[in-house]
Amino acid sequence: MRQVTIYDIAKEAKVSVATVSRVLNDTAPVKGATRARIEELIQKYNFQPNAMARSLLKKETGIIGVIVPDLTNPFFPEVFAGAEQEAQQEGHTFLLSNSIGDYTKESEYLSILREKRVDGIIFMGGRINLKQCEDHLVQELVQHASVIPTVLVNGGLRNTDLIRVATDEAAGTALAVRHLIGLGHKQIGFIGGESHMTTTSIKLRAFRKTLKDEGLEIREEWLLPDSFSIESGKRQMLKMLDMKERPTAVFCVNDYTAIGAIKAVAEAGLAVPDDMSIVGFDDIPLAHHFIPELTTVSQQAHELGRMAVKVLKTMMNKEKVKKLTTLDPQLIVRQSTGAPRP
Amino acid sequence: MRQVTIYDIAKEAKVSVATVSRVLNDTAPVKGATRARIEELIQKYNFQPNAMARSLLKKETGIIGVIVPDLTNPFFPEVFAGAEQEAQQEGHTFLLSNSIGDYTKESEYLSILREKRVDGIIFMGGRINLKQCEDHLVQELVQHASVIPTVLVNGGLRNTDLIRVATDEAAGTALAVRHLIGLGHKQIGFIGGESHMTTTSIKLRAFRKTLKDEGLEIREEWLLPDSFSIESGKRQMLKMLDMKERPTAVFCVNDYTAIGAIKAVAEAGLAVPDDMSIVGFDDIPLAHHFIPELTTVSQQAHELGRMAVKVLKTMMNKEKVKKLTTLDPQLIVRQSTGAPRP
DNA sequence: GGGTTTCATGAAAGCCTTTACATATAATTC
DNA sequence: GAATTATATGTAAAGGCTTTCATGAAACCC
Repeated sequence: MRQVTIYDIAKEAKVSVATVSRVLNDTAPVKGATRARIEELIQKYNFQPNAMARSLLKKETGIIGVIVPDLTNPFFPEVFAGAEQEAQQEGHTFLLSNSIGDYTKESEYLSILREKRVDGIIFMGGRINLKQCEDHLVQELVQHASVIPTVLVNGGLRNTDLIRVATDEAAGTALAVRHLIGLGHKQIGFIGGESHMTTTSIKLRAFRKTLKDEGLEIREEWLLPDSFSIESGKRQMLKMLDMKERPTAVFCVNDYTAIGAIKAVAEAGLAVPDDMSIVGFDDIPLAHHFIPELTTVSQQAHELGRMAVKVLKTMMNKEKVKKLTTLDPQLIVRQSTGAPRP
Repeated sequence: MRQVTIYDIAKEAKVSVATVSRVLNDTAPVKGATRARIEELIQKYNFQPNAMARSLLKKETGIIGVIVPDLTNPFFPEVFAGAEQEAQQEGHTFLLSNSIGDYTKESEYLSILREKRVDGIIFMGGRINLKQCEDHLVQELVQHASVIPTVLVNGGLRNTDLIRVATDEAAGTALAVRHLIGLGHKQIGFIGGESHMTTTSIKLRAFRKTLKDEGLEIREEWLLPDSFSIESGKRQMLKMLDMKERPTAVFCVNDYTAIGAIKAVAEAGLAVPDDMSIVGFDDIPLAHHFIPELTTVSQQAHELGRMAVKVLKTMMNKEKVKKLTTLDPQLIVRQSTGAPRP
């Protein structure tokens, strides 16, 4: 059975479609009696205007496209929730896709978003070093961005000037590393992160810089990027524990890898933080429920999401926006870090 | 600057729009030279057909609407990922919303989905006992479902015969409780879950039944529903630890509450599982990385998502589907359960 | 009471595709 | 070579809504 249209309503109410449209959108005065008659019919048939027809005309869909690398990492749902909250008022809705770091998928999805004429795009977590990626995805993204307002969340792409909202990850990294140094650590390792991701390279660079600034030695063999999963944290910590000389503390690119690292230490019969201090990044909800509670750097995920939408909204209104909006990270000291054994 | 349309392409290629449409959709033969000319222009202008115009005509959008109660609970992203994987081939895309258990929001969102003419709806986690909810949301959902293929994931709604895909949560609960009993526990508590949610009432009922079947006493004061958060697990376990007579094991409605419960036990200076055995539900990725590793019941979240989409697809093809597709839960014994102290 | 506003409504165009039908051309048949 | 069939393309309607412009009726002014 066909869905009822504005025509059906108009016909039965013995008015023109224009009038029905007017009561639907409250866009011009309609006489009380007429309005009542129409509203009743709308009720009766449970009529809902076809958003596509409307969008076709108005050139706006009320949809924001979101691309996240991995929804399975609790950081992203948190950002998403923030975005959703901010978008709520305007009645915006989200088309969500998990790219799982697959750049073909990202690219395809970007196409779909464009076909669907979304009002804006939020793109989280950018790649950087992969050559094929640079050539392709970036170009594509930039091209799309020229048509659809786009904001990059955490992770710039080289040689582009896309609008960005980001935590100052370098500052956050420095915060964490300085915290370790402050506790007396002199031998500090780095774990996790795919090396072609922007977030990893930013953190790694900041890590090196902080160590250098503080006059500490950088041991290349203690720099162990991998991926963002718990498993990778575990794997790399295991590797580290196997070394004959090992650090007394590690910085992990995110909380998931930190948890993995802690797990590895625990399984080896060692103690966190006594034998190994571990600091994470993100402050996912679990961080302060893990045992031991995780020292970490908060990115204010929720706020990040809100801000992304806020920026997007001003772009959609064709107002001017800053190229980069930065959120300040915060060090949250809990139980997974402490002074090294003397 | 206006987006380029099929007209612009047709004009510049000196053909009719029909021909352009034909090369776009490969729906009828087009002469090589013409096709080449058109394709070149498409390339040149980076033309992308307007999905709305198309959908308006074809009456399908390629969009599946998803409503989850809380994306922040790792179980749901997992289900979502499964759904996404299954939907991939057909190029379906997801409009996602977090309802946060707010039934007004669910209801509004349902409306939006309908306006947007999504091809199908996946609704996760149903309410049950709330009176206002019954009266309203359910009615609405049923009404929508008569127009748009809808599948309920884990959680029926009373008095409806909506199509469902669900883990056999009762069986899962029994599995877990029997496991505890098998270890020698005779005093078993129940923690977590909002009592008006279907999932809670199913589990609670199965919990009672299993205890009864095994000839154990049901102590009402050890039945502590609350919510699904880590905090609620912690809170209720704290309460339990304060009782002068307390159980030796608890069943938690999900892994998040189980983690909270473990945390509470640990902070009280007691040991899991020696002083308290704890079993969770869901088997979120973290379950086997938590310390101690969590004994839990796997719902095969990923599979659940896939199945939901699979069922939805057959509904969209207007084929017949079973009213209820059940997935079998699996008990996964890890470290958080053990024999009670003698 | 004639002229000017205001209010309520209708007619029709436009948004961008797809597709049924029609037409023109080319290829095939006997 | 006339008749048939296949191939390539065009014309125009349809899909469901919003909105501009026009019109008729009612209210106001002096």
